[in-house]
Amino acid sequence: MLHNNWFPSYMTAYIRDSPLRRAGTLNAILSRCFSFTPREVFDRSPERHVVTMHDNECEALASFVQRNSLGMKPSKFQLCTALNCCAKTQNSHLGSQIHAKILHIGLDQNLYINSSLVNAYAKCGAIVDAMSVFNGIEFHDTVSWTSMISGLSQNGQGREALCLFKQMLATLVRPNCFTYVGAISGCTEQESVWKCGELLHAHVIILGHENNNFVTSSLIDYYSKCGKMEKVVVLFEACATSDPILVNSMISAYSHNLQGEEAIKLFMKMRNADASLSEHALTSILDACGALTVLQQGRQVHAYVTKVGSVHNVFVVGALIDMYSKCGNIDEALCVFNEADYKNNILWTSVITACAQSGRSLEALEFFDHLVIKEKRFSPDHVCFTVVLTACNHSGLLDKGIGYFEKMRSDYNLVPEIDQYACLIDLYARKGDLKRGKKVMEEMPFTANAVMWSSFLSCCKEYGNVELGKEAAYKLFELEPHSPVPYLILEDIYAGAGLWNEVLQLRKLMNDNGVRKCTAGCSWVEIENEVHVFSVGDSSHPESEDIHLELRKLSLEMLNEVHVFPRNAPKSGDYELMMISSLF
DNA sequence: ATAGGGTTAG
Repeated sequence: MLHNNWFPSYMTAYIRDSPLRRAGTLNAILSRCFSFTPREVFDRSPERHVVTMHDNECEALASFVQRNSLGMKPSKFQLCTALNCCAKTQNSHLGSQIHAKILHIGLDQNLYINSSLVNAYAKCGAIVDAMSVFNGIEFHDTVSWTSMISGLSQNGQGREALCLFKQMLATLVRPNCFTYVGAISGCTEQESVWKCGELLHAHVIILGHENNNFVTSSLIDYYSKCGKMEKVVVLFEACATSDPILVNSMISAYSHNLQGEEAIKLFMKMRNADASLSEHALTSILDACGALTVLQQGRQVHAYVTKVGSVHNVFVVGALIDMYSKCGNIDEALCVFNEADYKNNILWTSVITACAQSGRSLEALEFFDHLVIKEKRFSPDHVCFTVVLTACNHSGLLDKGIGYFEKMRSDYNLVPEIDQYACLIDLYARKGDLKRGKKVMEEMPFTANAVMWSSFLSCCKEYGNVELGKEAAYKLFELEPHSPVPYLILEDIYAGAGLWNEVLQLRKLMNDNGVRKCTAGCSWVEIENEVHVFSVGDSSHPESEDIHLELRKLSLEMLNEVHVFPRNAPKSGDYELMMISSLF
């Protein structure tokens, strides 16, 4: 039987697709040589390996394991190669087994092996382990520094990566272009280190690495993430060669900066030139098509996807479903889904979402009932339940929704998270069972946030419940002291109940608290007919108004450039950063 | 024989 359910999924895929159909042998090899249980292997193997199969790496690892099982002592070269494969397949468990082996045979002082170990741990996200290996190295070289710096960057610790880079500069070991790639990608992680990127760019120019495509690609990514598309374009145009990866980075950059049209243009150009496009780029371009709701272009990309065989990539399939769904073409979305040769939880949830969002909530629920409950085709997770509960809410199936919530725990062993609780509270409240809703809000293991209280308050208004409405509104006065909304809704509730005295008192309170009926809206700075800052004012942000004022003042003084925020509207916490970043 | 570019779908 090939599908031993404990197998790491990439191994299963490897075996399924490999001429070496030797699951039984591999099974035996794995359990004989390593101390982990089969279940652990399975649990630690990210599902994506089914998708991005690393055939060569898997084969190399399998033969490494086999040699090991025959009692052959691995050479340091073999160990390096094996660790490299672990890094590529993110097999941290095998990686630490190999680490144990290294310690056992006393190769733990070898710089090559240690650099590989740092890399393998970092690629698997085990940054603490990577760091401890790194710290154990007595004499570092450029490679060991680079491994650690890149590892930190890739694990969302850009600030730490830059600190380490700084430490490296204080030694006699010099960074090379590899090191700069790692350091530059560290600058995109945290806003507080954004300006370091430009400094590193200057280094790169001085040291003459600017013609290195890897460095350029990391710079494109960096500038794209801080919204400096003009610099991105300059960098891209300065490239003599059209490296497909640079083109892919560029398509992603356009797409993430809401310049979908440019992204599509570049895609067309590449397609006509028969240049290869990565699957990352294809998902980006589909994202752009969805955002622009351009179905025709989306279909053209779909045709290309079919032509190059990327329909087998689950990310591309997901992006296709999402694109068709955003373009309002639910039937094509379903068609893509039905034809997908591999379906995971995310795809199932995608189609259910697509149905629910196109106003076909009932169909979405039928789909769910049929596939999940009846046929047990997939096991739903938290996100899936959020979609289902939201669909119930939209279609007024309140009791059914409450039933699904119960099922989560009883049938699927899922502990509800705050999102699902929010849905449940909404279901009760919309049903008119405000008491029950409030009880859930108080008893759940999370603290209710402003969104939950706001929605609850609206239901209180709906049912004219003065007592609970007042409670919810006062809660919101604390949570969102600058927002006029809860005052206005409560005023409505009072007025509806004919409590005119309370209305007057409330108006006074609003005035005393300095809350005005203004909408936060957008802040922007206009320089030379160009709008340079978009900031969605969040009225719940305590300093929202002050910051608006500051921004306006700044716009009057001078600003060479201010960031245009990519993709998502900035969150409240971004204000400070905008203030800072606009000063540079 | 060791290190490098994006991290994409609900």
